[in-house]
Amino acid sequence: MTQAPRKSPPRVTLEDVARRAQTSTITVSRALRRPGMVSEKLRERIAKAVTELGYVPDPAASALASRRSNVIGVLIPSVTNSVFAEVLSGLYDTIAGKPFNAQLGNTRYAPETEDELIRVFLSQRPAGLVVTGIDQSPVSRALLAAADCPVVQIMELGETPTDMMVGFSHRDAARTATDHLIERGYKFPAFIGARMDPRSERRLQGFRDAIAAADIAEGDRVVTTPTPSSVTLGETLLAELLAQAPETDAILCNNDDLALGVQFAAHRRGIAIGPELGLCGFNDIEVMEAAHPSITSVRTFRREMGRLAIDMLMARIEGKDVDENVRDLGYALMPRDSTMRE
Amino acid sequence: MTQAPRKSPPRVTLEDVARRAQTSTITVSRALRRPGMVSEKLRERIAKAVTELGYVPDPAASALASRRSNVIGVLIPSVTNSVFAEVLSGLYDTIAGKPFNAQLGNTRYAPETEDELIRVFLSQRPAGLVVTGIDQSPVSRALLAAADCPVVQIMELGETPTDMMVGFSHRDAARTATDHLIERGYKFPAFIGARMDPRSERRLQGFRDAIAAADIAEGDRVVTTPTPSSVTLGETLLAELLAQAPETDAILCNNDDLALGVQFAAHRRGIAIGPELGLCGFNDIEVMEAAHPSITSVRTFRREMGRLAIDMLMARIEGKDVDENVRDLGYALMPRDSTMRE
DNA sequence: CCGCCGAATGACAGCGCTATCATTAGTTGA
DNA sequence: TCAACTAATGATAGCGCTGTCATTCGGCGG
Repeated sequence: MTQAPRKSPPRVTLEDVARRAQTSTITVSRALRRPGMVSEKLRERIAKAVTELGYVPDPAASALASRRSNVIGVLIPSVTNSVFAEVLSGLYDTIAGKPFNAQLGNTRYAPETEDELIRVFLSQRPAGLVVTGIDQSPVSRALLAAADCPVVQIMELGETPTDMMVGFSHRDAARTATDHLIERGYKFPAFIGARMDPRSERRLQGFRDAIAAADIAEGDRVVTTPTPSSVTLGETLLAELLAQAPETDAILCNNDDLALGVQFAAHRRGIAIGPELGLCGFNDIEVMEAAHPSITSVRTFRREMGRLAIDMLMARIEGKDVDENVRDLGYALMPRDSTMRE
Repeated sequence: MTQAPRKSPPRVTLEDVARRAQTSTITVSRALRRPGMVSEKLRERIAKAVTELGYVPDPAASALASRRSNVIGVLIPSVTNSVFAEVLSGLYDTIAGKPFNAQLGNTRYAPETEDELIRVFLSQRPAGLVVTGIDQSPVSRALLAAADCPVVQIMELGETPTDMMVGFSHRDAARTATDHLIERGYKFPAFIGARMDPRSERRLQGFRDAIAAADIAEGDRVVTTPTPSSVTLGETLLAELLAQAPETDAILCNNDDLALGVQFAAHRRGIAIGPELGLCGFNDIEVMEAAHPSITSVRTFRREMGRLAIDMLMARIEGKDVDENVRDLGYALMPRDSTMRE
């Protein structure tokens, strides 16, 4: 199979438009970017020429001349994790139609990769940056602090925002979930967690806050692993947990995948989820409600987080003073069958 | 809260590097892009200067001068759909470390959005383009045909590739799955489908191929909806199906989410998945194997698809002649408990 | 020992836009 | 009526690279 050489279609430039509209390139440029600065008559003539010629601006030239690209860099630790996928979805929905382009960077939970990606993004003079979490490496932190664009940290909250933040307290959320288990009468709550990233660690912390406050001993009821989370892993971790702490009568899972896996495994073992074993997930993905029995979880507002991150960036790009630069989205406990004792 | 004005850090340019390495900018540029053209001594001096100064090339300037950006445009219909998320994951993993940037476009299943996004991408003079499916609008088709960059269509196969293709036959895959149901002894197989996009339609076609070949009447056993797929929707569609076709004894679901929903709903109704109701999903996401009972599905190679799409683009960008410009990744039936009659 | 050749290096223009300043036209108040 | 403004438009000079030539240099055959 021969590859047909592809010929570049002739590019329509600002100059072409200017010629057709009988004006200068700079005026066309202005008409496109700040229409208010150009008289209506001229603006219309230009609009007509743009349509007729099918002019589309060259972002590279624009970026070079203005020292500012239309790229919004987005750094997330995982593309496949549905939690981040939903943040992305909100983010892409919000950016759609705006003259900006989200560019995704996948850090794969590796700080060095994150450092590198931030450097790459910054080399593009981005319009804004979205980074996940608050535990950037010192290198990343320095790069972000020196960046001459707005930056939003998402997913978590912290005392020292680089610039802006939108998220919620994982610790408080896990604490609330654990309190719920205790209130429901479970005596020996356990915690299982996969992929113990900083957010997971904070959830574990919240779990510990709750049992300490209730004067419950932790025993051997915390099982964690750095392995990436999966449904199957829920089964494995349950086995491990029950082997080392048979007294366990309720489990807070680090995330919903694990919870689902625990539920399937419990079915297999003939353990009744709810009456015999309380079960609570984290994030409240759609399947939690649909499952049978339905599974209690802590709802987090992931799409909203993506949406707000872009809104905050836009506000700053447009020069508005953002009054709140840290937004707490909170969370919501969704009690369901899996934490009903009868 | 006042926004501290952020000062732009001084940019390190090729010229700075050239000065330090005591050579010219063009030589530095060459040393970076085609090291073979520069003598080793000079190359080392340049490498040293680059490191010491922390030089990072400006992609906008490079794109402008070379009329070719390092952007690889990727168009998918949904960010949240885990199937596409996995394709993306393979794609990002493969592109990582290469001097290219994937830029994602979310068409949301709307052809007009797709047209627009292709236009936007082309305005960046991309290094390559990845588009989902083979049912582009005439406008998109024309744009892609005239594009002066390699293009890969993913997810499906078709007779008339725009340029390159990597995918599998949804029709054959669904046919195989339905044959499996029939072989297992189910007499009244049904099909339920959500979000009936072109790929779903082809799966339905494959289902019909199989029952026609087995001389089974379709009856009222096909229920579809344009609504986006979800686990909950599986429950709804099952109810609808059983209401209009109570004889149903097996179901091929358009995708795994629906299958999971059907399974939960069956539990709720006291229907035994497997013996009473055969169930088969599509794609084989991780939870299928972990579910209890485990759910039969057709495995598709999504990460691989992303990987190959990039590999094919890279080969073409590097000027290699791609011998196969259409790659069939096939599929694999994964028989499990949900299609065991006893 | 000279001219020729390929490999290595360099000079220069320009990619398509926008920041900046200059200019012109139109307005206003004393 | 005219200086002093504001609004609208334009001329110019790059932004930081790379394509395209031109130049340099050492090696080598005749």
